[in-house]
Amino acid sequence: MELSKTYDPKAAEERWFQRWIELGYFKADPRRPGPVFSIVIPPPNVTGQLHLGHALNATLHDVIVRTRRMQGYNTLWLPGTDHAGIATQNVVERELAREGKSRHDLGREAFVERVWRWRETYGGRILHQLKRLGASCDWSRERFTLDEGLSRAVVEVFVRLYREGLIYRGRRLINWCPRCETALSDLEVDHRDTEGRLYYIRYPLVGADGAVTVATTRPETMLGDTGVAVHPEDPRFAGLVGRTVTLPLAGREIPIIADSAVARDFGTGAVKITPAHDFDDFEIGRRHGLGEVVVIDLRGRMSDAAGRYAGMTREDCRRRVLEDLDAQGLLERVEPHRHAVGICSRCDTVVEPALTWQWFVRVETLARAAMAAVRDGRTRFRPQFWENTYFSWMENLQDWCISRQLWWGHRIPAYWCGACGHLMVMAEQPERCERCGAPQIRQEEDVLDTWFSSGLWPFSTLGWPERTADLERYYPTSLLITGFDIIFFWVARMMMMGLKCTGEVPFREVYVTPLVRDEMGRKMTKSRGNVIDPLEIIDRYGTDAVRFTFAQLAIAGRDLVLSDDRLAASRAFANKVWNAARFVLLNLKDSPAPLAAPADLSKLELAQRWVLDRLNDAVRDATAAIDRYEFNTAALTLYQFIWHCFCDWFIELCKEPLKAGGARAYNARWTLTHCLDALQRALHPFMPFLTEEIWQALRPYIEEPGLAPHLAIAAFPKAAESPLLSAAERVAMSHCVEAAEAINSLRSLLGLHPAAPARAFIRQTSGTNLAALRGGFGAWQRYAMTLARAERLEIAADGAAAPGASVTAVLAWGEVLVEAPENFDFEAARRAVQKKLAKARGYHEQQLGRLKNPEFLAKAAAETREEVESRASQLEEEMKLLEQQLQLLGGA
RNA sequence: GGGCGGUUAGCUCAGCGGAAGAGCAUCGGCCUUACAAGCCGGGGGUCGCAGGUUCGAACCCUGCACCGCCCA
Repeated sequence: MELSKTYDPKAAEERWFQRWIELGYFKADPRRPGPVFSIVIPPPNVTGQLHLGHALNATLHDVIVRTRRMQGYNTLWLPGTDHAGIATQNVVERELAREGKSRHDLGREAFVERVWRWRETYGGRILHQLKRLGASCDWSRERFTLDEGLSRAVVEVFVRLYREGLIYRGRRLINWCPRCETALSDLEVDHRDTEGRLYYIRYPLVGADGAVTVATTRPETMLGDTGVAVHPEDPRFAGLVGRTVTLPLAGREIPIIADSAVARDFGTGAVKITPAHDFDDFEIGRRHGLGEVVVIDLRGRMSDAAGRYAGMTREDCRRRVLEDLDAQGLLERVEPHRHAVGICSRCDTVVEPALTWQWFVRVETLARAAMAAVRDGRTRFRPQFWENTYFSWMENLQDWCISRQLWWGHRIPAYWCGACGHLMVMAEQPERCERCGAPQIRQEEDVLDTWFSSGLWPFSTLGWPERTADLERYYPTSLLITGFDIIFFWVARMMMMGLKCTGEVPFREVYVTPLVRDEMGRKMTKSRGNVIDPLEIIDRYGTDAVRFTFAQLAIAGRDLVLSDDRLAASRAFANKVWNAARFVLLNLKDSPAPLAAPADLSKLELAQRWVLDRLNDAVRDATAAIDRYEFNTAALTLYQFIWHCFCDWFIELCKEPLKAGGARAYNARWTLTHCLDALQRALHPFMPFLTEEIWQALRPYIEEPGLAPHLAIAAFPKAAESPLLSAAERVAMSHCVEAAEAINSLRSLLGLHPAAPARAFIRQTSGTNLAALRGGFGAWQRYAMTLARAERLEIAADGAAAPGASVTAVLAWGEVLVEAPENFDFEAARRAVQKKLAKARGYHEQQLGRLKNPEFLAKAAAETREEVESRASQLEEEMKLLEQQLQLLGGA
């Protein structure tokens, strides 16, 4: 099979993904033997579109999953989406709004029906996008948090936790989005720094002249004030605690209380207390038994309790309150003030603390268990420093508000008796009240936070609470890969739920991915408009190039900056691999297939054994790096070997034996085939399409019993134990490479045209063992000549005169000379030598300094000392030769 | 305010106790029949600043500055 001149990603991508799926390569089977590697995808939001974060995430998943699969693990990668309560409901509500309708027009049942229809149509989008990345999930196991099985798990957990007292219902202050009209958890509130104002308002003292001035950013809430608080040790207010003030506009009398939570340096040191509309005030209010007056309703309008302001929006009310205060001379002053405002992460509306009945999870014991699991290493974070983030969040956890006033989601399995008001929490709707027997039963209207069901994902997707074969085999999962922003949402909640429900951690390791930034180093956000669509770069560079770029840039613990340069470099690399394959295949055209391995690999010629040796190193290093999740190191190792060893040196070195024919050509072909095969396998997890495409063409020539039909399930290469090269041969090969490089450098200095042959000589330096040099030389002379396009390369005896006019390079083990053409201007050569000499002198100086230091001699390791000594003498030799040259060149 | 990262070549980043590295960009020479998405060669860095530990520091410690993020 012949390959086209450049790699065409599109063709390969379309060809192979479908085949892999059809052949069931990614399907997990718990009955299969082997060690397990299991991973569940952090389910993307069903309304989501693939962004670079997902793409990075999926790439890293796929690298590790494909590697493990090829290594023979029983591998499961389970995909799916979550139902994203608020986000999805919002999407469909917007759709309805365009039709001039609201969800209330449809009613709950019809609306939910409609959301399901939306999900059928668009819900698979992000998963299709993942497929374009080549994600080797077991797509037959795709799950959705609202699936029947997962919903059963949700009910089961809810009922269990309720019965254990870990879920309770309470009237508490929670974050409320007046636009979504639902409660939010703390994590669904973003904080945005806002230029606001600080208003100083005078509250007149009762029964005396004077007033207490309080400072507030939200004057409209004063209508709900039930107290004024000062710090107990604040001397400015010492005499006032226990007295009362008149609340302006409302006319109520409210007490002045002392509480150490008051910040003395904020405003005047006296603050108004509005327990029903501020979290801190809520706590203070409860401590001091202050009343809770609700003045803002759930749609963000002033309530009846706001008196003549009732019905106004929050904003209008603020204006009116300020005008009225000002008119009464109670508005002392206004200052600019920067402060954080809570906004709904889904719709950007300013959230309102609201006093409502909600359901909560009591997290204290759950969090303790989840922290213990990380502390004792049952689950490990990589990089480890993320554990700090995890712990600090866990330690400050408030009870988790899990009820949402939405229609889309898992409806809370709580039932009220219409007759006696009795509350029943149970898996199935009861026919009659368990207390009074009345048949009027009403289910709780609220649904659960999406994360409640997501928290069960690692085991609910495997069939829990049933003890299924999947659960037995694949749980706990091996690894979770996710962004740091998900540590709270997911990792923490899955840890708590996993431990509570199964008694085991949900995953043994957590790899925290870097955050993807744009070329300016900025976080990508929709509002900034700097979001890059992964599918667009896939179209431009090919999936494999995009994946390889991600892998290369995925340095744990650091941000990842994506740039066109990097992508282009990866595309060039893909093309390089492609062309290396073309070279090999071109030379296999007339070969037997398969190509039997030479009976004795130790009989292969030097370059062949050398490349196999280096291949071995590369495979071992790359595999070890993947095991440590150092994707960048693994990718770089393969890149360096393929480009700068296999292509730059070995392919070049094969050209001569290939031309020579016979056994030398056969061995070259076999070695090329073997390397290419191993490289496709090692590279496959990073670049699945390119490698499969190449490997299919190469496959007929590969000799392996029971060879896999596709690379996707072929065996991952294993590094061999026994070296194929002796130490002396390793040295000889490095001589070869260094000599060739030196000649090429001199060619360039001499301005020799690439096609012009060079005449070169090697002169031993005094420290070199001539016999050893000569012994190795025979094996590599021809190689160096090929690599340096030399028509002549000989070893001259020590001290032999340079043959004619020549330029010289000094190496650690010898001197390389290349004949200069007639009329060559030696000025450039002189400058080059002078520069080298200066550099050598500098280094020599350094070494000498160390050797003259008695403390160095006394304390440094013997090994280090010897190294420095030999380096110094080498440098001396080098300097001597360079000085000689300079003299010859007349530039001394 | 508390915490966590970062500061190394023009750019993006590796390296994290014994002569400063990669990719891209740049400069010079090449269409040498796998590859111009390429080949050969070259230039370019007091490794943020100041102290300290060490025979020896880009690397360890302390402080500072600046950038970014998280939490409040």
